[in-house]
Amino acid sequence: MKSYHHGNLKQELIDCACRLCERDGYTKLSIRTLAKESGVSQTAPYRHFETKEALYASVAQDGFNKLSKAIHVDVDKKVTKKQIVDMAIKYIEFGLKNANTYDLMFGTAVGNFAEYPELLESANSSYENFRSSFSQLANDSDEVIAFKCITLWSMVHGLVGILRKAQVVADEPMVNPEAGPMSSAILIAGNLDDHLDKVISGIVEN
Amino acid sequence: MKSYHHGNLKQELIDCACRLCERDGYTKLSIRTLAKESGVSQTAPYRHFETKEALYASVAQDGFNKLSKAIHVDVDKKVTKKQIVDMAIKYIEFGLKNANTYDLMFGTAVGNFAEYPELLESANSSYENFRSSFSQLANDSDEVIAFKCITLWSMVHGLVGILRKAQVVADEPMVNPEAGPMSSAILIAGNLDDHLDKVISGIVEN
DNA sequence: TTCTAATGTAAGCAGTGTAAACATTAATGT
DNA sequence: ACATTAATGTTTACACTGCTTACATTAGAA
Repeated sequence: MKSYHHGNLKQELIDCACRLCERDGYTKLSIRTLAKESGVSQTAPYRHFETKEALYASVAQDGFNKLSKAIHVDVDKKVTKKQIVDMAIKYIEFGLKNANTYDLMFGTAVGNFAEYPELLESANSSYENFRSSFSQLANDSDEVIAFKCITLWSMVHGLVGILRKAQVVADEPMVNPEAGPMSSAILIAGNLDDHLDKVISGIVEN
Repeated sequence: MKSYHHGNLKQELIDCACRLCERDGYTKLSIRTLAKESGVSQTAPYRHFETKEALYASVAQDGFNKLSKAIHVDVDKKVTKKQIVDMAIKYIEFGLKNANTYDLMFGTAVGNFAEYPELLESANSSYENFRSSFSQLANDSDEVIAFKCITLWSMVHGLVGILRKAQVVADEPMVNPEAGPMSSAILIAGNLDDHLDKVISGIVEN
């Protein structure tokens, strides 16, 4: 005999939403199926999420938390360029492996992070990984650090987007540099380490 | 007395869809309102677009065509670094000014470009702007050109994404580098020219 | 123990994508 | 010129969606 109250519905909804969003893309997620999956009435989720966007915000927040874990490097000791390259690789891998969640984190499904303070904090905390790493790498001013951060971040963020398009379009991993952007992107995916090492060197040796 | 046949429905639907997508975001676009706007029954659009995704594909294609025009530089003469910086700026401006269309072009709403050959061609043709410019800049191999293209492309693409997030979150253009990624991004938006000049120099002088 | 706030349910509205059957007209072949 | 066919538009309907409102149950504070 199950009780009237679920007891842990909110967290179960979030977990379930994370799973379904990542598997099928957030577009396919409906509150009704989510409720059914948790064995609860169709409108029950609205007691915990005012709108669907609020649910998306929770999934995105979870994504940022996972991202932080994925790219974290120990900043007690001095940071090396290699560590930053590693961080970039981890970031890109995260974006490619959790593509659907990544959409939620950086797309427009959640319009204004400021409406979801916990999400905003998780997002900023992800950024902090870049900032603290760069601040341990050299004796730069805050401005220069911010500059380097944004440069690297937009670089890896852009690569995630481009590489994903490539994966969708290309049918085999063969490369012909004349065949357009998609195969060129794959060319880079094969040598991601070299690519990043080059570009990051350019950023670091400002 | 209006005739049973519209005469130019397909193009009118595309034009109208482009307008509405850019104004309200593609999420808000419904085939029914689109049909109503064109004074036609709600299922008429299906004679011209098998699915909603096919309609999105047309809007995205139009976006790539506009992007190509926006970033085009004359490649008859030799290309200078300044011209490439200009191209990057034009690209970013396009992405920011046509943000909703940009989502359609680079998001997941249109899953597989290969299913829409015209879209694929327009997308590749946009890329060709980068390729031909870099090929006139120096005497590089195809591989190096591709490398530089993707580096620049992912850079500007990433910047569009990051700057947009910043614009959404920040309430004023003030900047405090300690205040997280969003204000840092705005810091760069103010000095976009310098920023790009620096980074592109790093790419060009490979 | 009573009262209230939190959490669940039931029913229903307005809107969606799209399929199926039918109507009208433009294009085409003889 | 006329019959046939393909293209294009309409009607109706289904299954689904986010979300609102009114009501039911129960956990925890007074």
